[in-house]
Amino acid sequence: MAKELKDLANREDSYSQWYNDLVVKAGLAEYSAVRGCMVIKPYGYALWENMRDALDGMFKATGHENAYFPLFIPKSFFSREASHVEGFAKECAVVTHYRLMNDPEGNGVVVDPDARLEEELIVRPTSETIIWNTYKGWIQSYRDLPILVNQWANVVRWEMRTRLFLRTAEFLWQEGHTAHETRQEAVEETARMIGVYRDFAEKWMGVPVVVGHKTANERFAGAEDTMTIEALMQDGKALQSGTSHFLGQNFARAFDVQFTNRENALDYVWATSWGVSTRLIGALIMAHSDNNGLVLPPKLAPLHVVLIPIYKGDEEYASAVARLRELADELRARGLKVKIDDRDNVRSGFKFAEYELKGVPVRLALGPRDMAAGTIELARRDTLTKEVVPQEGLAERVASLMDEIQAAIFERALAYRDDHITRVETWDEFVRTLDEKGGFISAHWDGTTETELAIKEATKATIRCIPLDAEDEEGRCVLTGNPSKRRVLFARSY
RNA sequence: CGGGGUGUAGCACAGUCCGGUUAGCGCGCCAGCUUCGGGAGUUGGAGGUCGAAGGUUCGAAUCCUUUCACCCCGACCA
Repeated sequence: MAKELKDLANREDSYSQWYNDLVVKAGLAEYSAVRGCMVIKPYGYALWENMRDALDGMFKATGHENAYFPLFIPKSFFSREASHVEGFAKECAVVTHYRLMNDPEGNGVVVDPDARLEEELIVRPTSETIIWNTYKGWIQSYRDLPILVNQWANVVRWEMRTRLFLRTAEFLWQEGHTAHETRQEAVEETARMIGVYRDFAEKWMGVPVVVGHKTANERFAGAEDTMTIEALMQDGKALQSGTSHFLGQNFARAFDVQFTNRENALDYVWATSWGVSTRLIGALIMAHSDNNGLVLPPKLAPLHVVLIPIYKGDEEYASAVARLRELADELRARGLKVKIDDRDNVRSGFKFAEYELKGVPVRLALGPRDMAAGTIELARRDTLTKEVVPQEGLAERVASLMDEIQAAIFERALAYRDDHITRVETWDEFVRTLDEKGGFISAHWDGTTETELAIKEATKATIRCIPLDAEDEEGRCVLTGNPSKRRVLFARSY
């Protein structure tokens, strides 16, 4: 399998094919019978559960609670906020009927034409509308605020073209929806949650991100401001990995959510929404994987350590497995997730390759030589290095190695990312860098949507964000030469 | 929705142009033996309405008509 991946990696135009093969062969996910929809297999789902648990803990720690809202949204709700409809209208699945019947012609089952819904239901592409319709009933006074609610859910966006994890017709995500008394408080919440996402991406996933604001053109439909974390994939394309929106009073006005403030006056509620999805798994894969397969960060890996017996004959097999069981218990006692692969119908070399493909951080192999010497072979997935170490003190060594690997893969991704932020001054440089090197391009932009679209038209590069840490710097727009006050980050993206 | 392509065993494919024994290869699967410190070797075996429907023909995976599905490239997008 790794051999197949290598062959693919050697072909210049096939990164996406390589990615797709990796996702499938590593057992994370595959396409389903339903066009554009993905089956997340147990290994992929275990990864998602780990991500979900970590994020959920971070949400709770920032005062949020979970709730659940309906999958279906009445069409009329949708049309309440003008730019919101416009943004999502083209990709909505719509429920028009509620009943099937036996085909009078005898051709199986057909939609019962008499069962047409009076009002069509939209399968949620995001839940702002149904949630704000609900919040209207929850909020009367400033004493009812803030509302800090998150929901874990699936949403449907009927995309034309799909890619496993990155863009599927249905995907899993979380969406936080908060309501606040003041603009200031909502703006702070927006920034706080993008900070949570940055911490999660960097500390848990080991994926460095740039935090910034979206341009007006790239903003969420219905938001006043959209903050984003942008990650860089190993093929030089950017991936929007999480967003946090300051919604102003747009949804409160659309759904008439007013409250009595401290001055006994009626005011509209201030809102935010923020979300990350199973797309993060795509980010994880494309940020760290190599030609041998996945490289998973220990803090999220479904399995930390795999133990493999090396043997000739039943006797060696039995003694190696018995010793591995003892070692596995010691590792588990350190909180590590451990598996002994004692299958005797595949050879050890096959197992080595298989766990590399799956990205298991550490592999331990125990053979007759080790049994005699009291040693064991320890292999690191991230560096593909092996060393023979004493069995004595193994658990402690492996436990600390997890931290080392977690740090190492972040550092490696960070070095790659930093090496792929290129400052350019001229249009010529801009185009050449984009084609030859890829990655983020830090350049001046005159601040107009017109220029932004012209650049996209010419190069397919978009403004990923206006970075939070962008310094004030007088310059000239890379396309128009008009004055600019700071640099923005451009990239081709997923 | 535009442009291209593909449907043959669980997977990946050859055969189709130019119709002709019982439809083939590799991987995988099942059984046996030998192996086992980096993706094993060998022997035997199972598995197909050749996407579907109709037509031409003595004879169709192959030719004709219709139809369905999927993939890739664009537009759209977390």
